[in-house]
Amino acid sequence: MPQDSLAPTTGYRLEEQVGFVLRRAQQRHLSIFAASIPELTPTQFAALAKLCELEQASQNALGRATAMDAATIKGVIDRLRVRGLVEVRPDAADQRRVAVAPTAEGRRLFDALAPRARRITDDTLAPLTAPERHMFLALLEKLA
Amino acid sequence: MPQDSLAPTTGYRLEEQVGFVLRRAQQRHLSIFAASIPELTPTQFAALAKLCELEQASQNALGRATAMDAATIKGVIDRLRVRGLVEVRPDAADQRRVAVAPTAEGRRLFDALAPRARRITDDTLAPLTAPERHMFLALLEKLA
DNA sequence: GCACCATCGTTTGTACACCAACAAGTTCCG
DNA sequence: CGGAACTTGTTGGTGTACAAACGATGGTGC
Repeated sequence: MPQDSLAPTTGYRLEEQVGFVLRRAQQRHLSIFAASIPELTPTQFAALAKLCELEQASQNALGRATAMDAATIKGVIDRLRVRGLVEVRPDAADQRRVAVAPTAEGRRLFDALAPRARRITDDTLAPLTAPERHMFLALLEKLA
Repeated sequence: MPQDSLAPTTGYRLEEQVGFVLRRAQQRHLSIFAASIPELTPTQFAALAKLCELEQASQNALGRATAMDAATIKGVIDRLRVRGLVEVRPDAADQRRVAVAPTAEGRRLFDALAPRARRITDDTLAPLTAPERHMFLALLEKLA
């Protein structure tokens, strides 16, 4: 190995791959979230937030609105339900569906947490200047 | 509700939060990865790639190099070991450590997959122009 | 009507991801 | 030397995330 740079034949650099950096950025964000809002996971908060906005939704519809798999949203709703934050009842019009809605306590918690949640976006973007943040969000949106 | 825009008192918009967009971007990336490299998960590939670069590492050291928890890297190594892609032996100098190294087959697979892996970064960034990609990667790096 | 197909929710299985607690080994320091 | 502090790997538990298969229901077209 005469050279400084190893990387045998391929020259593949893990650190330069989007996926790897994306994953580390998310790790940092999740850690910020957990520190700011220990009451709920980011996923649970997203589901509760969307539900408070929609007032009411079927389980799968809520999953689509929050970019969650049917199997994933089920677990999330279950945990929110056990904690008394959302309520579930059969849909009269369509017997396949269950209608999910936030409870009064769920709304209260969301209202209390929303300011903190908005702050988390700022904290996550803290390493960037204001114009950089807008640029970053615009580009990220294109990738999502 | 006289207005079009609901969002009761808070005006919280899930779609504008970094965490949510970040998560969707990652989802898209993971789906591209799985389509391009069905043989391994992104995490497994990252571990194998780093191991091929380092030639050899302790389990925890490899975890740090790939931004994985000790508990996480254990499972990843286990699965790679079962598939004959990496090898594990006790470290003579430090009896706590296990030395992990890629097998010949692990190296072969990595060499075969590396070009595809590099392409995944391009595919993920496809919605962006060349200058946008550099800008995005630079900003993302700051957040990671 | 009725077969066909889509949708809804559920279950099972695999794979991260992280926390907390633990035992065994190593290092540091007085 | 000898004990405190740290590191290494392991385990158990919780929580996403997705694929695949399933039963039940709903809609569609003939």
